[in-house]
Amino acid sequence: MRAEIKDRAWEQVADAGASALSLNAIAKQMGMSGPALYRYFSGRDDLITELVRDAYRSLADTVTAAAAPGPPDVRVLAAALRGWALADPHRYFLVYGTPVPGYHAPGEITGIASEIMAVLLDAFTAAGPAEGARRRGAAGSADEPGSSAGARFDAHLADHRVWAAEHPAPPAALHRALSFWTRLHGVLSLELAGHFTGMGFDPDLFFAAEVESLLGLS
Amino acid sequence: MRAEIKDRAWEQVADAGASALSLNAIAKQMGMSGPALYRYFSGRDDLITELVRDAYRSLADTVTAAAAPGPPDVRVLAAALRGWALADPHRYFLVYGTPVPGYHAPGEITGIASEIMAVLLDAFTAAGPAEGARRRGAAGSADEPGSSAGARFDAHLADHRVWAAEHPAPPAALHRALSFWTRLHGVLSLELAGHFTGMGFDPDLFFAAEVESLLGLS
DNA sequence: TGTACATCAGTGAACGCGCGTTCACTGATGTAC
DNA sequence: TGTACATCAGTGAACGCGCGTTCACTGATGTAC
Repeated sequence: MRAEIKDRAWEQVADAGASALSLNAIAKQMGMSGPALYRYFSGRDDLITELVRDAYRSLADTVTAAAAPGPPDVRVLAAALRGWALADPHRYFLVYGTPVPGYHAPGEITGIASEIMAVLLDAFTAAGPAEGARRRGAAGSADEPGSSAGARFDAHLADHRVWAAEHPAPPAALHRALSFWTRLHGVLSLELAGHFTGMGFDPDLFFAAEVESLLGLS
Repeated sequence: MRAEIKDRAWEQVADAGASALSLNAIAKQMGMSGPALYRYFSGRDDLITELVRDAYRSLADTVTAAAAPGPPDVRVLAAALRGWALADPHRYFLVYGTPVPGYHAPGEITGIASEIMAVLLDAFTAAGPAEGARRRGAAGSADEPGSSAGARFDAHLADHRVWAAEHPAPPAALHRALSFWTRLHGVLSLELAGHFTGMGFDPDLFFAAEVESLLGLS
């Protein structure tokens, strides 16, 4: 019953956006009266929070499953992320889209968010230095004048080590995880928002090219 | 007068989101009655369209100004984009955020969107091949088996050449422009949406590192 | 087998709210003679 | 200088709507004796 309500809620999110989600409309669509839903959810915010939580949970599970078997593979992780995003664009936007004003995610949700990041972090830590970095050998130290912005950021990460206790990872792995996350989000969100329409190219090929560029990343 | 209405509208967008924009609330805030606004805008949709148009126009002007003086510089373009985004996050999200369901941008707006892309395209065409590509020499042809995803995408772009007539550009330049756009959008939108909070690193340094990685892009 | 009762999902009316939008209007301003 | 008029920004009432949420209630179901 809660499940059916959530299904209808997703339909509403799909064609009117999260901010237009209405308990009365859901009830009407289910052939029930509005107040009936209060047996299952304590209110509108409760339902929305549930949707957001489920979306995060689903993404975390997807990413975890993609990272699980064998050695971590950037391409597999990327494909899993893309598949998840394309399967339900509105769910993707509920997680990574324009923040809903006034809405603050409860701690449980930020916990799942760091869980996702932890998977990426572990994957890139296990993968070791990237091809590009291996080819180039040790990168220039950030102390040298004229050091690259990438090396400077790595040094910064070493100083302000994120999740130092829970998820120790070399700065380079963290850097790669962040680039993985932001670059793929860039392609996916613009694609899903329809900003590529009318440009005539195949988003799939572009995505593949972006993923490839991540492989050589220091 | 239209200007003041739009100012108030932006304030509303800022702290309640575009979908919560209300003519009555704007009027109340200006000490007027609701219907008074109909002297200046034909309705709510008219006002929203105006806001979106202004946002696109502002971005196009910013990018054009950054590309204008001297030889095009990726770093200057990137800094201009970031500055524009940070100056007003809600404006940024109005352009690149979660699409408003049911809203279709009028032709004028998609025109400004291609204008922005054209500036990037011209800049990267004028800049010529990137450092990385120059160092590597001619990239492998897409016809070879085992060719890279990047080369394959370039070949695809050559076939499905976008804006072939209006803005002729080599596939490599188009590819770089797309990567510029999507990668920077990835960092900016996640940063502005608050997904970096709690991670403890400086988004500015990460942005700089991402920009640098664009310089060596084939 | 039959009766009394508890449980509880769902109803319908109601509250107060704010929305977009229309309509006939007021009343100040400026212009023409 | 004074009068008649046109213009037009803004008002207030009204329309119909849908929203979230509360409340007392019905009425079917299942259980206990």
